[in-house]
Amino acid sequence: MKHKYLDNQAFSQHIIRWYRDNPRDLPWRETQNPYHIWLSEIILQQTRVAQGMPYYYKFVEAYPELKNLALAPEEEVLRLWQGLGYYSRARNLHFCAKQIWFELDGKFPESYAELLKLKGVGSYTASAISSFAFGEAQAVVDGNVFRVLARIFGIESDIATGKAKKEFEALANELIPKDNPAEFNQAMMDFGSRQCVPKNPDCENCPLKRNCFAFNNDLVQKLPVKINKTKVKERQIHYHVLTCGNDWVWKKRKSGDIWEGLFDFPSREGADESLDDALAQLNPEKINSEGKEYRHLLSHQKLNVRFSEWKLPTSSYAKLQKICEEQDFALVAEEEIERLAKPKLIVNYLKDQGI
DNA sequence: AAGCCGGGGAC
DNA sequence: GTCCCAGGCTT
Repeated sequence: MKHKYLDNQAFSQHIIRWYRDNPRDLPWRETQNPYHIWLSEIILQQTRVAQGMPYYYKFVEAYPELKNLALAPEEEVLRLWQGLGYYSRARNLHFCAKQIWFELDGKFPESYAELLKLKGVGSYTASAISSFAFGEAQAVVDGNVFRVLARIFGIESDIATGKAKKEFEALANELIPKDNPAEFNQAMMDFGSRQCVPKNPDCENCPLKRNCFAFNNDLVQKLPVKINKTKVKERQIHYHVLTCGNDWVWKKRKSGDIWEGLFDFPSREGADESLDDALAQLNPEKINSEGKEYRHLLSHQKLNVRFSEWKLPTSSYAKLQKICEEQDFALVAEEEIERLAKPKLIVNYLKDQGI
């Protein structure tokens, strides 16, 4: 693709020059260890650097080498991931660590094509690891790169479509200097996150303003084009918080819904009364009949949540055990609760309970 | 192609 | 409230 303001080489030189004056100081840039870089890239998927940073430190400390992660129990990995969201990332991370350790002889994949085969590694992440750890000239295209290229080159394609993704990847791969791919990739992302920001960028002080199509055509606020259809669904969840002596009743969430693999409480949505029937057998004492109300906002769902708390007599313990077995509930002593990986909503609830 | 998957920060 | 974040998988 030709550009009326800028040729490919001039563009990459401008971007890299800017980057050398304005680099972000990020810990995963100080290493070429592919395992650490992979860890950082998975953590940073759809996640701001500031939000992911503490998790990167936690994981590197808990699992300094791939072997440590491969040999860790999944429950522990999910517990470390607690609060970061998109929990499939953590399950895939653990799956891949085991796969690399046990099936690939502990040898981390070294090429874009091989990296792309890993669960949870798509074109962005494969490009990032292959360029940063192995010097391969594969251009990353993340949200920052979409924005920078759309504005500088005046591309009006809807970045939500697969066609546009291919278009941007082709352009980025044309622009990336083969002798310095890693620095170019870092530069593009830093430029997007610090200079060419989504809202109200400081274009007057941008070194590329003379060469920016969007700036010169008053399109900065319009580009990149993204047809967004985020439908937010409302949802009512009624949790039953059951305790018997020192034990709490928990439920590990199944696939096909949010928070797969994480622990919350037995719950019902809608008119299902089966849980209430089982509960009636246990002679519960209601702690509160109305239940505590919580509102929890997620990207795609608004959750209206009620917690009803029940205290069961210890004389019902045997019956409770039987029900837990039938219903696939877990009985967990209070001091073990901290080890369970829980959705943020449940963490907040427990905090209010002083747990 | 569209839907789904979390949580948080900026505005 | 809306939009976006160092995206990827499933249907």
